[in-house]
Amino acid sequence: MADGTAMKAGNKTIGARLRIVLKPDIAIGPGKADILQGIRDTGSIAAAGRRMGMSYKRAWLLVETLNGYFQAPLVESSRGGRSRGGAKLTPTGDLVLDSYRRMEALTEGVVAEEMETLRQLLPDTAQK
Amino acid sequence: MADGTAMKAGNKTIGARLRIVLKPDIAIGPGKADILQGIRDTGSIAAAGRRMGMSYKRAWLLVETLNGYFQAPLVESSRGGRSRGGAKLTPTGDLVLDSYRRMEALTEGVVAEEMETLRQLLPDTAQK
DNA sequence: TCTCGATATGTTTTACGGTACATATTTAGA
DNA sequence: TCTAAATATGTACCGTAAAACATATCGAGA
Repeated sequence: MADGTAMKAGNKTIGARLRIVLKPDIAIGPGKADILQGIRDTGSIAAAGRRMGMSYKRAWLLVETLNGYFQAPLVESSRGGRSRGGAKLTPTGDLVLDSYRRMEALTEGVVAEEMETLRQLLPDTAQK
Repeated sequence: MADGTAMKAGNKTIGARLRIVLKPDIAIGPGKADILQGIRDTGSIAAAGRRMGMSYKRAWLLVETLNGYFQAPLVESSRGGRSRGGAKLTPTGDLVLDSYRRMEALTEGVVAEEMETLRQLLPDTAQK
């Protein structure tokens, strides 16, 4: 990456990263969750992608994948028109995102103490 | 891969996958945990690697990385001799592995219900 | 009817992770 | 002193995921 914005993720912020495997090859992790979040926040796949330093192509591909996972699509998109097109979460999309965030929070909570113990074993230089 | 044994992992078994980021670029996930587990079970890096369909080189590299993370190494290895060499977990190694497994279990528990809800949204064909 | 910003895809190129392969080293015991 | 199996590394190669690049399409409103 050019700047220090986006990175492979998964190794940035301290904490627990959760990946939910619903079925073989059907999984949701931080990446897909963030895309959904970005679409909810910005109202567009492109903006969501930009926000997380990801090409539109890739963002769109993730959305495509997500939409294929469930019975109903998670993201609804439109082209042209007044708003020049855009995308938003469907009720199912909202549900899935909220559910993931909830699991994330629960996990974070249940893991915090144990993590602190492990952090104690790190070299002093990297301690905090 | 040639056969269907080892794969990228992370998308196989249904459930929650946990990655613990202790510091930027210092993280433990299913892969490193499994290596530690394998060494504990088999007494050798090579055997551990074989068991999970991973090249010795890669397995060794992971161990190298893990040993560099903490104040004390997690894996202690020896070469030659009666046993023809081998490797085993240090007390710290045992600690870290146990801790990770504990967090995994806790996470699995706290996430189960929400996961079931999400699974309900999958297409019938992929339902169960 | 022209515009503009976003969606929707296809194609090419590049970067990187990982495997494959090769070799050196270690050391108790036969 | 030769062996055997595992550790310890280096290097070359390759397949794939992601980026880069290129278009095409859409459609309300100016």
